[in-house]
Amino acid sequence: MESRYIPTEIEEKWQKVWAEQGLYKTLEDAGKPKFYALSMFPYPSGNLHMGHVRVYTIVDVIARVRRMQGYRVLNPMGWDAFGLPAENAAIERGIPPANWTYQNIAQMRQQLDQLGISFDWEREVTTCAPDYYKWTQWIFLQFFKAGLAYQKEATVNWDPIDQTVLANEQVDSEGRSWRSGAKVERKQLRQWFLKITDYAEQLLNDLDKLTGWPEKVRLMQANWIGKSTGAQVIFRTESDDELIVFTTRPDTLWGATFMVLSPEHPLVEKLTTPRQAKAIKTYQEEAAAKSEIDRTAEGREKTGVWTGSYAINPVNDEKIPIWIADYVLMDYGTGAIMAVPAHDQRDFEFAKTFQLPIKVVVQPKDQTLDAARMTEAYPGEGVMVNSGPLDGVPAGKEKGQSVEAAIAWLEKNGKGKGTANYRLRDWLVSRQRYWGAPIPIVHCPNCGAVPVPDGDLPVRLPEEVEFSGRGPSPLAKLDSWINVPCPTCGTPAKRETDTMDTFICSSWYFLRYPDARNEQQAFDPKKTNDWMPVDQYVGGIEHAILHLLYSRFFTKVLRDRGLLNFDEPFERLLTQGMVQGKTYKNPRTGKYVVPMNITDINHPVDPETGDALEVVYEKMSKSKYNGVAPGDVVSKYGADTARMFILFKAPPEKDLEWDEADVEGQFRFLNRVWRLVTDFVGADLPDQLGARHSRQKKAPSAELTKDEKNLRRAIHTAIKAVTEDLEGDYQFNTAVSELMKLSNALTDAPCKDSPVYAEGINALLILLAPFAPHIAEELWHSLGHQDSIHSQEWLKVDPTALVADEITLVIQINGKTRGALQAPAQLSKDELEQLARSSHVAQKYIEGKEIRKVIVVPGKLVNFVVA
RNA sequence: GGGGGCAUGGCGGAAUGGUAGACGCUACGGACUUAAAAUCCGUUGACCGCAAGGUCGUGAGGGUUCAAGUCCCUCUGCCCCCA
Repeated sequence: MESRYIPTEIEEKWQKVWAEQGLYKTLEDAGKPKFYALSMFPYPSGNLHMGHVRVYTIVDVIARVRRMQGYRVLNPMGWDAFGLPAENAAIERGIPPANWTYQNIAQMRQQLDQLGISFDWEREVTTCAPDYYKWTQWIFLQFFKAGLAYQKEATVNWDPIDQTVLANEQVDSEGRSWRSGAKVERKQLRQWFLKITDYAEQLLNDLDKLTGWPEKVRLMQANWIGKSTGAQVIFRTESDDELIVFTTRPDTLWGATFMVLSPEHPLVEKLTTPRQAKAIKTYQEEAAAKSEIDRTAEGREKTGVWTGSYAINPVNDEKIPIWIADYVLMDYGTGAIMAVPAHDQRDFEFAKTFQLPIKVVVQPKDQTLDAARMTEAYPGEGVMVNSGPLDGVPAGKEKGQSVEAAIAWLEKNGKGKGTANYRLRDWLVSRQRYWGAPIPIVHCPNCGAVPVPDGDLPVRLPEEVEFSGRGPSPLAKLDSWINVPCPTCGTPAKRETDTMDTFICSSWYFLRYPDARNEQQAFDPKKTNDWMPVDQYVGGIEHAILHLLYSRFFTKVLRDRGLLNFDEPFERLLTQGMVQGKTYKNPRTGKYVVPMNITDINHPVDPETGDALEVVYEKMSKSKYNGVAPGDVVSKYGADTARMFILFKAPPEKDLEWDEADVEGQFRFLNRVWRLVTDFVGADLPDQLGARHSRQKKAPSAELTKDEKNLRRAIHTAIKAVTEDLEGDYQFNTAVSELMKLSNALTDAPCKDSPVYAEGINALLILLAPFAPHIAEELWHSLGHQDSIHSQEWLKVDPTALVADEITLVIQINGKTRGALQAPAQLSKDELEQLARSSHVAQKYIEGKEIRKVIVVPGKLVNFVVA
């Protein structure tokens, strides 16, 4: 048999066969252990990019290996299909969002199919399909019924020209609307929230269970949740209102010389004296226009206004003035702080700006602080002073130190209590947009917010809608859709016109795959509990915080609703790196140059200015002219080469530089495998299959020639290495290099007519199958097999084959390698030392010297320590 | 500012504390060819040497150890997250 490797011919053929045979249908066979392999589902932009190819290839290899290892594998795929781009397409091109989305899905699915990914398409989910968002709505109502979904006023980005709410990503870095260019205003609107803060503690604590997650991601989540411990302290105003503050340093209460409220604090109006009213009002208006980052950035000049009122410090009954300032945020803590300028930098700057008193309550050991002479706050250690009952206590958060003592004092005197505060805020899920899952609530003048009864779900998105991009959401303009009777009392009522944040749709999709076609339930808990948790989740690091945190939150809530029996959705997480393209950049102008316009690619010069260009790798994007289309690569080299390249070029969690020369390298490798196998088949040995099977009788190593033994060791070393690389940390790059070594060993093997050689060919194909599924299948069949290579059992290592008769013994003198020699493998430590001692190398260095010590590492080296 | 990570040939990257640079790319030399492509063989960390061989070498400096890319400390540079 003599034929050339033409990937396009074999790839389509096998993709068809596999689909017809249903090779990747999920097995529900309870006798096998389950393995749930999941890639983060994509937004259907219409175009597959290399980042997609990378994730799906990674997950595909894992899924294929697990199948061969005897697991029943669930490897599903779906679409995160709601979101802004579809609405933009509708506005710009007049295509209904649904049409645009479904067109894109069809296109991407076809591109995906070309890659030979073993998805079980029968479980496809599409978040914008009514049979999916019906259950998103149902789950929202589960939250509502649990008291975890509620409404409150919140700030939104408001475009005053288009009269519409904008998503954060529609506001540019200068705070202008992407469409109208108008300066975006901040406006208060009644919005829906999910009470994720109720789960803050669990979400934080359970991070410890996620041992299969990158440490980095766990840290990012912990920081995001941002727990700080301290105390709530009750201050009273002169008019006897309660002002509760949260502080991490209750021990410094005796040093509090003023209070600061957020400009939005509800008590501000009451506390403001007539004389201060105008200044306060102006300040509130200014603060409202500022972004949070503007307000809280460190080092920024402190601004604020006195309300004219005083509060009583609960620990010493001192009168302290109440100010408002924008650096205090309403939705962090209680929106009010006590200010201790001597020991907090921001309070210190504020006190200096407005000439407020500074009182030292912590004295460091090595110096004496004098409030009048301080130039910055002292946040360090020391001993409490001027603090009544705390005087003399060492300052700090440790056991037996001042914070603990302060909390005890507060609790004993009824002035406060120890508590924790979280940076995490409740999740704002309202979107004033069309292309999302409608929030299934009816607002009734009598009953308030009433859930749509389960039987009436889904609340469908009306399809006849006009898009202008101006004014309120298209839903809010549809009277026929909005006006409905109240489900409870029948009174004319109005539908909620907000839709849900798309993160809600993606916070539970992994629960749907085990039971994707269920029309009666979001999922059958029996099936979902069987498949979950996801054994291996793979996706981009950009989802390290929000998507993963929300999914964990949903899992815990549904568990508490009795629907799930596990705490965490994703057992192991792999965050894959970016795919970067070769980019030509003019270092002087910062502009990117189209590679096609460069005359001499080895000495790239800007065709317009003549500047020498910088060659760098950056994330692929249109504006940088550095993108490579997956389709082009597949038609030129085939999907197998693309997969091999992506897996080989870099470890999965690192960024990957797309390099055509390396792609060619992989193509060459697959060609070598092709030739290796076709030559083997062409050699026309008696009964190819027989030759293959003969190794299964396990030829005893003693009867093998030296060449055969060496080859067999190479074969089983490869089996061992590839298997190990696919467990634990996934090291596809080294796994591929092991395949290359095996291929090289076979090429160089002198014993091509031996059954061991047949065993090697067989092993190479089986090990290659998960990585390059098409060529492996084609060559497998060329050997005469009728069944699919992907249904074969994964190979087991024969430990006897790994044992070498000879080892390389390294000779070291004082830890420096001076030479090496071949030695029988079974020698004892003493024998090894004797052998080493008598070697030429050793003789040369130890002659006439005193040997102080000899270290023998069996199988490795002998180290002589000489004077 | 706080937290985390990374640093190895011309390049991507390998190395349970035990021969640094596996595997691949690039480059160079050779074979085959009328020629080229493809393929195959060889060389490819630096320096010295005809060679045998030797010296140096994993961002910089120090330490632990018989032995350090790997462990510890200090520093520099880059990247990420939070502010």
